[in-house]
Amino acid sequence: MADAESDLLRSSLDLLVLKALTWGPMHGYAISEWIEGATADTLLVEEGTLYPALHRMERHGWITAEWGVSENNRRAKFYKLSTAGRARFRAQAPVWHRHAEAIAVALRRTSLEFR
Amino acid sequence: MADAESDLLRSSLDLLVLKALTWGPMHGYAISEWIEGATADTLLVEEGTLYPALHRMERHGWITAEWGVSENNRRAKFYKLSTAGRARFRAQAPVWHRHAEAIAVALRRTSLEFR
DNA sequence: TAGTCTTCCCTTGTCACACAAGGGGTCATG
DNA sequence: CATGACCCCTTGTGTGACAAGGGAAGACTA
Repeated sequence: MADAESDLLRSSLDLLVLKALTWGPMHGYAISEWIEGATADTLLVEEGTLYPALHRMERHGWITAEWGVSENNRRAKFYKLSTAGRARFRAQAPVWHRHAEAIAVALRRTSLEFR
Repeated sequence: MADAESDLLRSSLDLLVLKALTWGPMHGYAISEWIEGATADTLLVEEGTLYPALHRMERHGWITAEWGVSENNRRAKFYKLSTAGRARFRAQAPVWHRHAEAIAVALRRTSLEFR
């Protein structure tokens, strides 16, 4: 069954990752924490969803990866926004907002539902 | 590549169909036109997406189908909201709004992106 | 020092579903 | 009687979220 949470994630995960990286380079674990925090725990990103997404985005050339050491002194792969990724974000974010708004308006239209 | 339009559709098609049917029984073709109109042509629903979705929702018991004759004197299958479907809509619509809002807020957070 | 927790990375298998691209039938209109 | 609008459907293909695994290494605790 289509679940509102997982499917909304599907529509916006790439955008959220790109947004996270506009704050600077981040490793995967931190990105998932940022998303949870920024959405007030509304969206939880599974690792089995996030890591493949990062690899996908790297293949698309939107982000670049580099191994480094985390704040907790652990081996971590840091992702950084590429020029293409920044462009992608700037192009797609308004599209997302526009579509989400259109859906929101359609869903709010007054009808017989409350009769 | 993940496309903002198709993926936002994925997150909200069921909800939009349920919403359409709160206006009264409708056949598939009319539902797709309603969605296009209600979203100002922002979302276009392919027939290969809509009809399977209707069958799926029927299986879930959210809508019921009945053959009839359309306004244009053509054979058409009219879908009607069931009690379960109405409940589903009332439960899921707020969830959708809350999650969409959380994502919107996260995406709008001011960061280094404009440096 | 052994055990456990936390942090960090990854993959495989499964299922759902949007879409493209097809097909078909009927009614109205010129 | 041909064309277009209306209305229904399916199959094949690809993508992607998720569950459920696995692993390694630093940090803390008893």
